[in-house]
Amino acid sequence: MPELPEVETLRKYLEQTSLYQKITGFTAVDPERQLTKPLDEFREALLGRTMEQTTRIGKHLLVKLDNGLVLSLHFGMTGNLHYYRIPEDAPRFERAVFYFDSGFRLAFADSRKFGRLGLWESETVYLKAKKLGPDALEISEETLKGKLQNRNVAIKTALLDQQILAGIGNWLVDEILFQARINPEKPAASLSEKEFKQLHKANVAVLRTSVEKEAIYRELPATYLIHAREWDESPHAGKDMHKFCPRCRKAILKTVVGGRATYLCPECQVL
DNA sequence: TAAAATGTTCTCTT
DNA sequence: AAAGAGAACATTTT
Repeated sequence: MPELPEVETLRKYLEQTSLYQKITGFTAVDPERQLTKPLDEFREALLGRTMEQTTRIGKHLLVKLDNGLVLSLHFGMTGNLHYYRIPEDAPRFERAVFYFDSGFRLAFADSRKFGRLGLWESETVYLKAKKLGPDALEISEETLKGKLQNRNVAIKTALLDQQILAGIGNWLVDEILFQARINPEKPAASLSEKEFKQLHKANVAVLRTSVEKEAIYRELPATYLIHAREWDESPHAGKDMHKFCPRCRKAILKTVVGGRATYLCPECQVL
């Protein structure tokens, strides 16, 4: 689920469903693991309050309450939101629930339990605590280059480092590098001037397009590498069709970089 | 059925 | 201090 485009989609979802309603209850299945503070503190801060405003930084969703406190939601690998009214509509793997005076509820569902909810004095405090770099949709080419040119790790690993820039995950990083025609294993510091430029351009293009499509990846352009990932069964692709490079038709290679599954075109992304 | 999975964080070493 | 490597976390899905 949650790389930058998914979280941006969830942000809009929360904004369209849950703002300006009084919170009348809050539950968490496993407070110790899921919450940054004890459940009583969450309830004390939340009950009687309303959600007023949302922000997203990288893969983090922040919700400002009418008492000035900031609620943080991080979705881990499988986190999701679901707004509903009747209990039968509760999502599978519901892990935490906000109850509103309207009778509706906002559920935080999360099968793999890596998601976290936090409560903070301000957005600034949160960003500092998480040491997040600039949002991947906001970062300038100069800043990106400045942060990458002294790193010796593989460019893929660097782009996944949320302290360098926040929001890119393991699916989109492969897409960005494919579009920029850069091999994922190339040391970040060894990128040429031209490659930094291509990288920044691809980053913006891929993220913007994915946000536009509301993170429904099967709707991304046919020129995208992402359709080669095994899970994709886009009908227009015709099953195995996209196991080949949409640009040069060479077979897409699956490897491991920085411990993560990595897809690339060996022809278009030479080391 | 064993393996792999969108993410972060901690430990250990350099 | 800081970078990098690798394991750990928990569970579902294929």
